[in-house]
Amino acid sequence: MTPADLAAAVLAAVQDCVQAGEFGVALPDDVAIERPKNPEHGDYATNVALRLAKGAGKAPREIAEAIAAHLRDAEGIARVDVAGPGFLNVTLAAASLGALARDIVEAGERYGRSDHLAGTRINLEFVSANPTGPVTLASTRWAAVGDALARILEATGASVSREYYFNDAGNQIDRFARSLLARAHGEPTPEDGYPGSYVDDIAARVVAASPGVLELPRDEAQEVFRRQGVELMFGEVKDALARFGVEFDTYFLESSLHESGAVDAAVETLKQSGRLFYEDNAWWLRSTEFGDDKDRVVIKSDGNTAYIAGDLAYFRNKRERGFDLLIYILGADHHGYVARLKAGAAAFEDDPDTVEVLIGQMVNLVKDGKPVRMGKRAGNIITIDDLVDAVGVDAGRYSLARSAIDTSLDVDLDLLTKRSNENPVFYVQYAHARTCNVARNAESFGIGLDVFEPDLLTNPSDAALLTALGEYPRIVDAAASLRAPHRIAHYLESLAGTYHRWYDTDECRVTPKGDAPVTSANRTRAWLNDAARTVLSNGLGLLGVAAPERM
RNA sequence: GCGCCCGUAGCUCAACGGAUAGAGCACUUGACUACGGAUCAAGAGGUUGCAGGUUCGAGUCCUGCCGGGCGCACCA
Repeated sequence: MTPADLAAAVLAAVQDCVQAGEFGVALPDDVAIERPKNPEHGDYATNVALRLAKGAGKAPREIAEAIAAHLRDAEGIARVDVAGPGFLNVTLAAASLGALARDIVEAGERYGRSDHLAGTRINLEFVSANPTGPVTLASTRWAAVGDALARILEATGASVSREYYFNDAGNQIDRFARSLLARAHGEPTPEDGYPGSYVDDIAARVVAASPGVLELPRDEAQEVFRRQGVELMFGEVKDALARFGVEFDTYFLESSLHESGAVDAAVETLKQSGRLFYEDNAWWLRSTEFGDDKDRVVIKSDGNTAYIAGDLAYFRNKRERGFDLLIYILGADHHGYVARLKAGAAAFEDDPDTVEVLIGQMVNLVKDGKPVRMGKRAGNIITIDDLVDAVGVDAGRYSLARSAIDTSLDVDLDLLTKRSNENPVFYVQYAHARTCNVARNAESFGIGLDVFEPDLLTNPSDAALLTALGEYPRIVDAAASLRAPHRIAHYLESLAGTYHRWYDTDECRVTPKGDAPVTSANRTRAWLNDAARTVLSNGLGLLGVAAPERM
C-alpha cells in the first residue's frame, strides 16, 4: 500500500462517516499523509481529523475516533490509533507495506515520475550571464539549480526547454571589446572595462586568429575583437557548463530580436493596442499597474529602443514558440524586473501568471571567516572551473543545489578546497554504492529477484525503509510545484541515513551471516535493497549527480 | 526613504500551519574475525533575532522593531 493508496482509504473512511451521519462535512480535496518522525506513531499519520473538525463542529479527537473505526476495516491496515490532538496514526500490515518494494523495483526509473504536468510546455531560462568573462560561482549556482529544476519538472510530465538569454545588444559587450583591444595593444584596462587575466588570453587568441587586426583602424579592430572575442568567450562558457553537465536547448541572442524586426513589431503592436503612452518625447509602458514602482521607457526620446523593448519582444517570441509557462531564474540583483516582466505579459493581453520569476539570493564567498567580495569587474572571480577542479562536478552541483534559492549561500573557500569529504553528497552516493555492493554479494549467494514474501518484512528497520521509499513520489511533486530542487537533496540525505541503518541491522541482511542458509526473508530483502537503489539512483538523477556503483 | 529576500545547534543548511524544531560537519564515548567503517550506536549542543497578534496548534501566517543582503535610470 502506497501513501496515495492510504490517502484514498482515509478519504473513503471519511465518506463512510458522513454517510453514516456521524458528522457532516464536505469531503476534503486531498488527504495529507505524512511519515511520523517518531516510529511509535505508526508507519503513516494524517491530520485529516484536525482539518475537518472546524467544518464538522466537533472535537478533533471525536472526528478522529469516528474515522479510525471505519479505517480499521480497510484492507492492509494493521492498526489505527488516535493520538495527541487528533492525529490518526496508521500501522500497515507487513505484507501491505512490503509490497511497495516490488512495486518500486518493477517501476524502476519510472518510480517517482508522474504525468501531473503532462502537456505543459515550460521554457526555463537560467544562467543567462553575458559572456564577458568565465561563469562565476553565482551563475554556477543557477546552473545547478536550474538544471535540477528542469529535470524535476520533466519528471512530473512537463516538457521543458532550457534557455540561455544572451544580452548581446548592450554596452557590456562593447566594454568587453574595448578591454580586449586595449590589452592586445598592451594598454591598461579601460576605466569601465574587464580586468581579469582571461581578457589577455582571449585577446591573444583573437590576434592569433586575425594576425593583421592590430594594424586596422581602431574602430574596425574593436569590431573584430567584439565579434571574435565574444564568440571565443561564449564558447568557453558553453564548454564549462557542458563539463558541469548542463546543456541548454536554446542559446538566444537578444540581437536576433532586433535583426528580425521582432522588437519593432512588438512595439508597434503595443502602440496599436494603446498599451504604450507618449510623454516627454518617449514611449512608456505603464508597468505601475502591475506593482512596478515606476513606469518604464520603451522607446527613448532619441528614438532608440530601451532594454525593456527587447524583453517585451522576447516574451512574445517565447509565447509564439508555444510555451505555456515561462520560468525565469534570476539573481537577487534583478528582482526589480519581476513587475515589468509581468507587465509585459499583460500588455500583450496575456495572463501575467504565464511569467514566473524565481529570485535567487546571492552566493557569498567566505575566507577565514570573512566575506570576500567577488565580481567580474573586480577581477577576482571564482569560476565554475575552479569549483569543478576543487571538488568535482557531483559535489559542486550537489552543494549548490541543496539549499533553498531564497537563502543566500555562504561558500567557504578553504572548506571547498581542502575538505571536500564533508559534502553530504558522498553520504548519499555511498548509500547507493552500498546497495549495488549488496546486490553483487546477493548474486554470489544465488539470491536473485525471484522469491518475494512481503509479510516477512517485519523488522522496524524494514518498515522505516519502506515508508521512506514510499515518500519519494510526493517529494518529487513537492519539489516540482514549489520549484524547490533542494527538497530532493534533503530527502536523499534522510533516505541514505535510513538505508545505512537498515543495512546495519543484523536482522535485515540480504546475504546470510556466516554459513547460515539463505532464507525467503533474505531473498525478499534483496527486493527491498533494490528498491532503495532505485530511489537513490532516481533522486540523484534529478539533481544531475552520478549514482556510482562503487566508490 | 521605499521595495524584495534572509535571520534556526559552534559551522553549512532542513522542516505542505502539526506531535519532543531535524540532518551533515566539528566535539565526546563506543562498535573494525565489516553483506566495503566514505558506516553505525550513544552523548553533548536551541528561549528558531526581539515584542505583540491570529487559532485547537506558529520556526512557518499578520503587525512593529533590530540585524544582514539586494534593488530603486530615457544603463544594459
